[in-house]
Amino acid sequence: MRMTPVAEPSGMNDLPDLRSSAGSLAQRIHHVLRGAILDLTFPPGAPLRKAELAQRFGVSRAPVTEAIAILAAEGLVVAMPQVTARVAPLSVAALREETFLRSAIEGAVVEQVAQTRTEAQLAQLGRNLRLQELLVEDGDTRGFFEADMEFHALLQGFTGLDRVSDFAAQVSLQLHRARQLLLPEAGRPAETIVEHREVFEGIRRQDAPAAVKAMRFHLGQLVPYLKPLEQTYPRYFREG
Amino acid sequence: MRMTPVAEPSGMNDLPDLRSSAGSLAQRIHHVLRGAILDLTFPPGAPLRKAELAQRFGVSRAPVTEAIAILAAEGLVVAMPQVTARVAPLSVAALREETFLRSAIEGAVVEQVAQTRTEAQLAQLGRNLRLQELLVEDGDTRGFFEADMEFHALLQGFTGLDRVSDFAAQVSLQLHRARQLLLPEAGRPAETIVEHREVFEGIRRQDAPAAVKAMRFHLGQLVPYLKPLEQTYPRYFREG
DNA sequence: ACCTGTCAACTGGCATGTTAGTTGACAGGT
DNA sequence: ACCTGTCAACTAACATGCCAGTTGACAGGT
Repeated sequence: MRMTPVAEPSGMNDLPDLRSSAGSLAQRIHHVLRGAILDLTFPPGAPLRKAELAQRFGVSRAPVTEAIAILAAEGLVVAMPQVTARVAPLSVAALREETFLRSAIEGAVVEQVAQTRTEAQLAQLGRNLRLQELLVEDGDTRGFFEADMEFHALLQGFTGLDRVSDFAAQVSLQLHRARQLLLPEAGRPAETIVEHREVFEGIRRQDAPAAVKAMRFHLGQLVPYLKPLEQTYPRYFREG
Repeated sequence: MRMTPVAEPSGMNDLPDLRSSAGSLAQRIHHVLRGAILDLTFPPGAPLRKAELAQRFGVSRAPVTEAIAILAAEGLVVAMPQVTARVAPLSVAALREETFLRSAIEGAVVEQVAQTRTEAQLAQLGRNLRLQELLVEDGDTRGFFEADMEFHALLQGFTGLDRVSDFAAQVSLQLHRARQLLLPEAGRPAETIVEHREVFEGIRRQDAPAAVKAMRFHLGQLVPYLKPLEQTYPRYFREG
C-alpha cells in the first residue's frame, strides 16, 4: 500500500487565541493544546516547554503546568519527572487497541440505536449521509472528515446516554491523530460512505445484528492502513 | 429492595503515606487521593481544600493543585473556578452509562478470549473461581470483592491488549464507588459466582456468543440495585 | 577514533506571595 | 418572619523565585 505524505505541520507558531472559550486559564490552555495536538499542529514528539508555552500564551507557568498534567493523564503527552514533556508518539499497538475499544463501544451503540431509532433520527442520519456524498463529490476532504465524525456523534447521541460521546472520543484520541494523516487516501472516502450506508440500512431495517456487523467492519477497515502509515511517518511513531 | 447501610467513612484523617510509590509529588498525591475517593474514605461530596490537603501531606499547594486537576479531568471530583473542589456525587444516570460502556467493552473482551483462550488461561480462571467460592464461604466480603475484580482483570489481560484494563477501569470509576456501598448485600456474592461460572463455561466451550451473553447479563445485574442505593444514601447522590 | 568524566546551561518541580472571587453571617428594611 | 445589601473570612487562581535533576558539549584518557 503506497501513501502520499500530507504537507507536514510547519512548526508551532499558530495557536488559537486564549480569549476564545471560558473557564480558568488552565482549562483554556488545556483545550487549546489538546486541539493543537489532535490536529497535528503539534506533531507527535514535539516538545512542550512550559516556559516557552507560558510566554506564547502570555501567562505564567502555573496554568501551563496544570494543562500539561491533564494532557499527560489523557495519554496525549508523555511526561517524565524533570524531563521536557513531549507530544505522545503514535504506536501501531495503541491504535489497534483503540480500534478494538471503539468497535466495542460503537457496536453497542448501533445495536441499541437500531432497536430504538425514530423516524426523525433516521431522517437526520439520511441527511448527514447525503451531505457526506456531496462533500466527497466536491473533493472537500476536510469537510468530509467532519461529516464523518458527525455521523458517529449522531449515533452516540441517539442512545440518550450523554456521556457516551465523551468516552468514545477519549478512547479514540490516538486514532483521531492517525486519521489526520490518512485523510488524503484517495478512494477511502467513497468506500467509507458505502460502509456508512450499510450501517444506516441495518438501523433503518431495525436489524441490530446487521448494523453491529456493518459498524465493526467499517471501523476495522482502518487497521490495514496502520502499518503503511508507520512506514510513511516513522518519525511520528518513534519514541525519541 | 431493602439495604443495610454500611458503616460510613468516619472522616478523612487516614491517608496513606506519600512515601509509598514513586514519581513526582503530584503523581503520588493524585494516586493517594484517587484511592481514597474510590474506597470512599473521601465520600461523594467531601470538600478537597488545597491548603488543608497540602498541610496534611506536608507539601505545598502546587502539587495538590495538579493532582486535583487530574482528578477533575477523570470525573472523580467536580471543580468550578474559585469554588472548593468536591468529590463527585454519584448519579444513577452516570452509573447506567458506565454499565452500558462496561458491558460493551467486557463483552468484546470475552468474545475474543473465548476464541483464543489457552488451557493455561482456563486453569488460571478456574483457580480464581475456586478462590471466590472459598472467600464467600469464609464470609470475607472484601476479599471476595478483590477476587471478583481479579477475575475481570484476568480476562482483560488475556486479550493481549495491555491498555484495555486501563480503559475498562477508567470507564468504571463511578461503578467502583457504588459497589463499595453494595458490598454487604447478602446473597449477591453467591449469585455473582454463578454468573462468573456461566462466563467461564462459555469461554471453556469456546462458545463466544454464550460467553458474551453471560457477561452482559452479569454486569447488568447491578442495575436493579442502583435506585435503592440512591434511596439509602441520598447524601451521596445529591449535588450539594 | 572511542569511551568517560566533568561542567555549564537549561528545564521542570515545588514553595510561596498576591490578588480576586466566593460564601455565609449579620444588619436593616419591608 | 422574610428578603436584601454589606462585609469579613476564606479559598482558589495565578505569578514568581529557587533549587535540583537532566542534557549535551567538551576535555582528557585509553
